[in-house]
Amino acid sequence: MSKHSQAMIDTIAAQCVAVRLRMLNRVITNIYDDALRELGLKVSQLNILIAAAKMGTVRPCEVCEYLHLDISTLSRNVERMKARGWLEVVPADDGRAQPFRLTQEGRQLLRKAIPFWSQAQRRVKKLLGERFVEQLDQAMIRVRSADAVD
Amino acid sequence: MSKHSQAMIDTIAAQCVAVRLRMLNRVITNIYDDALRELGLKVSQLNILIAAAKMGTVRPCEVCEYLHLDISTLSRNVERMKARGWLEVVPADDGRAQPFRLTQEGRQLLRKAIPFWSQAQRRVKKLLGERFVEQLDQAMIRVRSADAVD
DNA sequence: TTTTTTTTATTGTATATGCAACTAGATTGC
DNA sequence: GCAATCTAGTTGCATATACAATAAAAAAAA
Repeated sequence: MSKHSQAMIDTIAAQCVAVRLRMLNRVITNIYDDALRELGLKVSQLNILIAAAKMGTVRPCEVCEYLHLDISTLSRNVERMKARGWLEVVPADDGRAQPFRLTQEGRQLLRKAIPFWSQAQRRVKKLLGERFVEQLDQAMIRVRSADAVD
Repeated sequence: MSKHSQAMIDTIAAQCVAVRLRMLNRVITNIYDDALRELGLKVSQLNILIAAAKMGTVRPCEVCEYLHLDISTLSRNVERMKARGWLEVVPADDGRAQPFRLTQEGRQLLRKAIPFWSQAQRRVKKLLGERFVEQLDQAMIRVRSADAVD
C-alpha cells in the first residue's frame, strides 16, 4: 500500500462525515428507542406520527418529501402502523393516492409518548451540546433549501 | 386533543433531535452510497474497511465499541464482506474471538474507493457547511468521553 | 380521443440495525 | 479442580432503509 493511499485512509478515518453522522445516528436513535420502548413505539414511527399530527390527512409522497424518506420505506412503515391501529387510510379524489391520518388511538399514543420523548430529548441535548443542536438546525435549513433548487 | 398536547406536538416537530439527525443521516448516506455504487460498495461497509485498515487485525467487539455498533450487526456485515473476499478471519489465542483483517482485495477496493469518497465528502461538506462539520467532531468527542465514564 | 409520459404507490430483493436467546470459551470464587 | 459467572459471537426475529420493477391512475401530447 502506497504512502499516499495510507495517508488518504488516515484522512478518511479522521474526517469522513458519514462515519461520524452514522455513528451519532445510532447512538441517538438508541436513546430515543430506549425511552419509548415501553410504549411499543420506535422513534422512526414517532416521526411519522408527528408528521401526521402536524399535517393532518397527508399523502405518502408529501411525507417522503418532507422527511427525505424513500416512498417504499414509508409504505412499509405505514403498513405496520395501520396494523397497530395508529393510522388509517382515507379515500382520495386522485385514485393513485393513499392519504392517511392519525386514528384516535394514534393520537392517544402520541399524547402518552410526550414525557418519554422529553426525557430522551433532554438526555440527548445534554450529551451532544447546545452548539451541535443549533448547527443541526442550520444544516436542515441548508438541506431543505438545496431541495428547493433541484 | 388538549391545547397543551398540541403545543407539545408542535415542540417535538420543531425541536426533536432524532427527527433531524435521522433525516440528515438518510440524505448523507445516500450521497456517499451513490458515489460508491459503481464499486458495489456501501458507505456502511467502507466504514468497516477503514476501521480494519487503521486497526489492523481487529476483534469484532473492538470495532463495535469504536463505531457504537451492535455486535450482531457487525457480525452480519463482516459475513457479507468475507463472502465478497474483502475481509478474512484470523485464528486467535482466545477461542471465542473471531479477529479479522483486510485481504489484498479489500485493500485494493479501499484504494479504488478513495476518489469516490472524496467526491462525496466534498459535496456533503458543501451541503452541510463547515460549522456543522466542526460541531460533528465536537459531538463525537462528547459521546466518546461519555463512554469512558460508563 | 387515443397514445405517450408522468406520477403515486406497492412489491421483490438486499443491506443495516438492534434485541433476545443461545453457544462456546474464558475467568473467578470456592 | 469445579461450579458459577462473565465475555464474545452467532442466530432468530422484527424494523428501517433504498433500488428496481411493476401496476394503476392522471396528465400531457399527438
